[in-house]
Amino acid sequence: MPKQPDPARRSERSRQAILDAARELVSEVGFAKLSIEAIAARAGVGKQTIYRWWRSKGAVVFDAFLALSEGGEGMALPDTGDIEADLRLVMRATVAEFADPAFEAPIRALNMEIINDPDLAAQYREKLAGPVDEAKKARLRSAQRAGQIAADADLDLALELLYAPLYQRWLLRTGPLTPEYADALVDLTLKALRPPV
Amino acid sequence: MPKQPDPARRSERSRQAILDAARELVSEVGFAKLSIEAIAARAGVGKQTIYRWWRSKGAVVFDAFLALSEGGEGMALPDTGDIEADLRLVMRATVAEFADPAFEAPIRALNMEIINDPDLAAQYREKLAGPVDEAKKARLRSAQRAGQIAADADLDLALELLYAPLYQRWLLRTGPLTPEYADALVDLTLKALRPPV
Amino acid sequence: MPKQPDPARRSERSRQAILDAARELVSEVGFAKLSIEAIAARAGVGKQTIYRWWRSKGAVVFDAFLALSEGGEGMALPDTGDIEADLRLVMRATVAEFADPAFEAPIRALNMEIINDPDLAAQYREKLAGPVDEAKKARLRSAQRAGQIAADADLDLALELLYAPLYQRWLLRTGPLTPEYADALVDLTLKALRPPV
Amino acid sequence: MPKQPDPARRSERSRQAILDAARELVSEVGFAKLSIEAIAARAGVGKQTIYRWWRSKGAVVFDAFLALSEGGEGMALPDTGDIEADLRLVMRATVAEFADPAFEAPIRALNMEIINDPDLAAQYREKLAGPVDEAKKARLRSAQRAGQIAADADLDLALELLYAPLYQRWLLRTGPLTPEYADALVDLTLKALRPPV
DNA sequence: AGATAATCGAGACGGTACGTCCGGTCTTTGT
DNA sequence: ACAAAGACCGGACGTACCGTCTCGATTATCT
Repeated sequence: MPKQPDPARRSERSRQAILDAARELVSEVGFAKLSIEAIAARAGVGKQTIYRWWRSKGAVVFDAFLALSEGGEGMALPDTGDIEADLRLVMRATVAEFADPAFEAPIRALNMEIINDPDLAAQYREKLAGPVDEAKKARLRSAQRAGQIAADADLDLALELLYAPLYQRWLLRTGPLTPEYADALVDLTLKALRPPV
Repeated sequence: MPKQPDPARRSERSRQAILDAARELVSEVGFAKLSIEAIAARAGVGKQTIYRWWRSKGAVVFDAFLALSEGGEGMALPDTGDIEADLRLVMRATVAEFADPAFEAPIRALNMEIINDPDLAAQYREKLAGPVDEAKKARLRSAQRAGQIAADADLDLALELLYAPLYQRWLLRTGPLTPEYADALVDLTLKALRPPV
Repeated sequence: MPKQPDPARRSERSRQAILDAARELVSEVGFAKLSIEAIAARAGVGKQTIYRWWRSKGAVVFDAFLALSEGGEGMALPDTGDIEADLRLVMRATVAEFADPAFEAPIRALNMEIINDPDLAAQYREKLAGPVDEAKKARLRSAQRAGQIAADADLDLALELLYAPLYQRWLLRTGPLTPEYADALVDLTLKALRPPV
Repeated sequence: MPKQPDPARRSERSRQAILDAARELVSEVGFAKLSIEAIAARAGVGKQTIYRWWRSKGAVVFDAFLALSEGGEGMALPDTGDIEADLRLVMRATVAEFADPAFEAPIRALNMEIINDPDLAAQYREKLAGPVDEAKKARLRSAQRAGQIAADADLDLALELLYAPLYQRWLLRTGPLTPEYADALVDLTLKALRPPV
């Protein structure tokens, strides 16, 4: 029986130091050149302490950014009654976030991990993307009730229509991320979801 | 002066052996576990010969698949006059291609490279995606002329609306890729692009 | 701070395996064709473990033979009272040792290292040559007390006179090493050192 | 039949450039770190041109210094009638030569080659050491005729007695090379060779 | 309070792969 | 026809990290 480590005895000080070091190093050298040895050295921690609590380099980095973003549980999107205005606001904010060069390296690192590791992807969906998507769908449902969106629209698909183009542009660097682009996406998506006349 | 190798003296036999070995190994062990040493050994080639002509492991893999797909220059999409039917056909084919487990590993490897290396991304766009996108846009323009799509529609954006959701689903494994999904995407996109009444 | 390895944690098992492998390989392929990779492979050891504890290939080989020869500390030459007979005995033994083809390769390897690396040379003098030379000089001093050798003779020089010709012949292969040669050297040297009448 | 190169077609310009480059590089980086690639590059010559005419790196270096020292054929040592004074002069000159730091690297390189390659050693003896030794022995023979040295002395051994200690000290760096040391060697050797009373 | 036990920092270990250098051979190009 | 240039295969270099494995030296609970 491969003895499991006892979470009760875990050193919080070490955990924090490791996550901090991971965040710093991802920003400094990028995810590909990040090594567990470097994290351990920077954190002043034995390598075993990392291997004891995380499965892989990716899991550490993932946790590092998960810890940052935690607390989006009960989030809600603005609901002024005007779905187009509300979505523009949200999409423009998203575009701005992605365009911020300070987040470039870490977000890209996080995405590489999610893309390559289905387990992490599941965890990501559950802990981070899930709640946020729920909030977004809640707003769309509200618009459905208001008759601004077709009652039978597939809201998951609707979210993909809104966000996937943005995500793809950022990931593949195929074009600029501007407020106008955000507006155009909202515009097209709402046209696609408009209830039948 | 770091002295560039002379392309005229390049050994075509070695080039082919390397690209073949790279393709085989990506399929066998995946991109992450692929090593230049292994490629050189499989190809019966000195490591230096790889380093002489490629900047990185990614560049080799990229070239390996680029070589495979070359020749899609003069491609054209079907044009029956019915844009919806034509797009469904194409999108269903794309969905099927992505869902094919045999292509999973290499396409994913290629994508990781493109995502991480802007230079390769540019090369990819120019050599592979560009011509294909042009063909797709040609078909959409034909639909514009036929009045099936708004005359002022941004065709690049239209392509993103069609393909980005599919790409995202596949990349992040957030949902199944089915013919119905392809149809739904075509449906929504055409609604978004429909000319004003 | 280049961080020194901690000798307390050193693996004795690995150390022995490395020295054994080095000895074997020097005999098999000679010093020039000896590689650290081969030593590591033969010893079942990581290359780093060699680089951690030795500065160079030469240092390993040197240690390998140092370890063999250790324990000549309290050695003493025969002292029958007849310096000529005693020296002939010792010199004939030395000649025989050098002429032994089994020792050719390793001794030559050791010598090349000493010739090329002043640090190793110092270590060699301190650990191996020094004690032996002391024993030889002790015997010569005894002969001085007995009036067989000039009281003011420079004993270091005397040792050179005895051994350097032998060493040179062996090193440069300029002539055969025979018992008669040993005798002749003893004869000449004693003539050179004879006390004034 | 492995076609032999035709010496008649040999490029004298290339030969000189290679030997010059070899000499320079031995002085700059030492023999161990000297590479044929570097010689070829420095000489502005293809590697093949070196491999065509020399067996090994050592052979090139050897030739380089052979070419320098050539012309000692008809040399003769001074003969004032006083063997001790003449030998002191010669030995002091030899000591000075060995002590010159400018010759350290190349002479050492040459010696390593001779020690390791019996073929080169034979060539060295024939072309360089032989004539010089003959001259030295001629002077000793003259001393024999003058009754300063035993008539039955083995002159080869005598040369070894004179030069081997000096050579050993220099090679193994076991002591300083001073004029006094030269004198002491001459003194002892002559004592050893003195004719019987 | 002392004993017990797991985690901790540290870092040596057997390995794999890196990217570079060079050895010696083979091929192309220019003169 | 040669020789310069240099690409080629191969092997070793010395380094960086991998993930595992001891080591004492702290903790941190449980007698």
